[in-house]
Amino acid sequence: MRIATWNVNSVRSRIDRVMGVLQRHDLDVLLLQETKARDDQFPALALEGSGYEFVNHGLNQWNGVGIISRVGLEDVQKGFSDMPSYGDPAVAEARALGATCGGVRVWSLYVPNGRELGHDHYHYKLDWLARLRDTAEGWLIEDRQAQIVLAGDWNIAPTDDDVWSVEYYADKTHTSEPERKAFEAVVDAGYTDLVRPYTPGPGVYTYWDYTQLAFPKKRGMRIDFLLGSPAVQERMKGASIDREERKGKGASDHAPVIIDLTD
DNA sequence: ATGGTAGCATAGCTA
Repeated sequence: MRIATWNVNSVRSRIDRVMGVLQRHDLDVLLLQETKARDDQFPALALEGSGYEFVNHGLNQWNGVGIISRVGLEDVQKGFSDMPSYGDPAVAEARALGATCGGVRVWSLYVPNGRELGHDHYHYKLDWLARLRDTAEGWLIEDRQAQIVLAGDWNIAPTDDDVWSVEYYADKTHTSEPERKAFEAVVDAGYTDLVRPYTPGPGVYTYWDYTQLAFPKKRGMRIDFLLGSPAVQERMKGASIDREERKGKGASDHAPVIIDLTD
């Protein structure tokens, strides 16, 4: 069983690349972030007859998370309990979407960016991650054997190996100690990085800024992760980052990250 | 010194 996560940066503008990624990696499940589409705007037509079904959770032109699956989409859940919100409470932010696909509980997550150290959005990010940790810890307390994958754009580079320049990010979000602690707290709750053992760093990234030729200059960050519960860890066969997908005209600024599980 | 690029509510915000 193959599961991937990808910050697609608009599913409508990149639906051809989405179909290509599904095919090229023979994916069973693709977790999308920044779909930038309301549920009624998701490009359903392109998936018709493909054997894949989808669900989207998007309420405005920003953010939005989606799941595409060919092994069914059961118990779909939009958001999790007591999720902190930011800004106008009427415009809820779609940052978490869960479903059970082929017996694995998958979550497509788009962690708040944080914007600037000390910004209201930064505190929202930390609160949001703490809430996620508590919720995800609860799932494992309820069932130690649960197969759970927490995947998406975490907007955190957990170690210095995960950024092209420690100095560049010293006064920016994504590498601060509170953010790294918040990420580690999810790991400590029982969810480990499924991909890193197969793609050791330093210099292994999943995101490169669109500006200033960041990709050809190899100036990236590793911020997209699939974390797995113990039962999923036991099924791991392999993992990869599809750096090729970042190349060429019309690429997302993020690369897909893929895990391969035993059947 | 506040650009550089890309996306969508095609104007100014978010990333």
